[in-house]
Amino acid sequence: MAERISEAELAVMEALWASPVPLTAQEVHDRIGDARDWSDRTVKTMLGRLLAKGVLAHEEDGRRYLYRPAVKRDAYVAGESRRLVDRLFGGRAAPLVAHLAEGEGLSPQDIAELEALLKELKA
Amino acid sequence: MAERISEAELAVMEALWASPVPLTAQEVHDRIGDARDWSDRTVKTMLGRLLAKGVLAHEEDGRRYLYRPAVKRDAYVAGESRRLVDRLFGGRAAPLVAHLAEGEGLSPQDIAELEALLKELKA
DNA sequence: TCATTACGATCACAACTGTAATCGAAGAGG
DNA sequence: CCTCTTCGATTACAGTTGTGATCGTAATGA
Repeated sequence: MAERISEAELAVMEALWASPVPLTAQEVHDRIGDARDWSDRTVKTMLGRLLAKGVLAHEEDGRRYLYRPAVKRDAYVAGESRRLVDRLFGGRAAPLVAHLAEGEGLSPQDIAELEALLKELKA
Repeated sequence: MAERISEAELAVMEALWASPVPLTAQEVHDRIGDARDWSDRTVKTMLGRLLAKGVLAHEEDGRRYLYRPAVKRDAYVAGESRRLVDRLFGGRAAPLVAHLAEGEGLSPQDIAELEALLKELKA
């Protein structure tokens, strides 16, 4: 498990995560349309690879497939976040936030949300 | 600029970032020794690629090279952090921290540090 | 029924990665 | 001087990624 999802593949996963129902390859292609200028073949390739990696599932719908995520977005995102924190910050989150802050990366809204979050964590 | 550094290459960069003086390929190999079981050839390859990417600089020391980072660790780390936050959290940091918190990823120390950090940011 | 279309499956191909081995020149040792 | 070692440079080679094209087959429309 825990096969890595590449950057391009992520676009496909996002389309599927965003849909409450399984999608055909066509539909995935349509929904990605804006973000990436991909041919439908490229999307098919991505779908095939993601299936092979086991992060997608498919059910047959006549002669087509309907694709659906086999891993939750939350799990993926949590894993990636942890990887980054482990690789670059010795596993500790505070320095990450500090870095984001330095680079103008934190909006006042972010700061407010973080405060609320911390309050909750301490409770 | 801003060439991407691969995971394996990062080990080499860390060795150089950790040294106050430029290092020979041999020395880099020695310092990595623990973490990765690499042949000296492999380390040379990494050094060559990092040079080509422009993230390392070298000066000649007789017949050898002394290698030294050409980008600051801080800059690299900030860039990678931003990439992650952009890709997975729509550019906002708060959800990242929330995810880390969910996965038991935040120690009490982390939380304390974050609080201190936020206090400073508001000042 | 026959050509066209719509699918999934398979193949293509260059760039990047991980992990080295080989080559040619410069020093070091005898 | 000649050989052995040491460097950097070049080459290797399989796996992944980004981007598609081709193939075979099943459905569809004329």
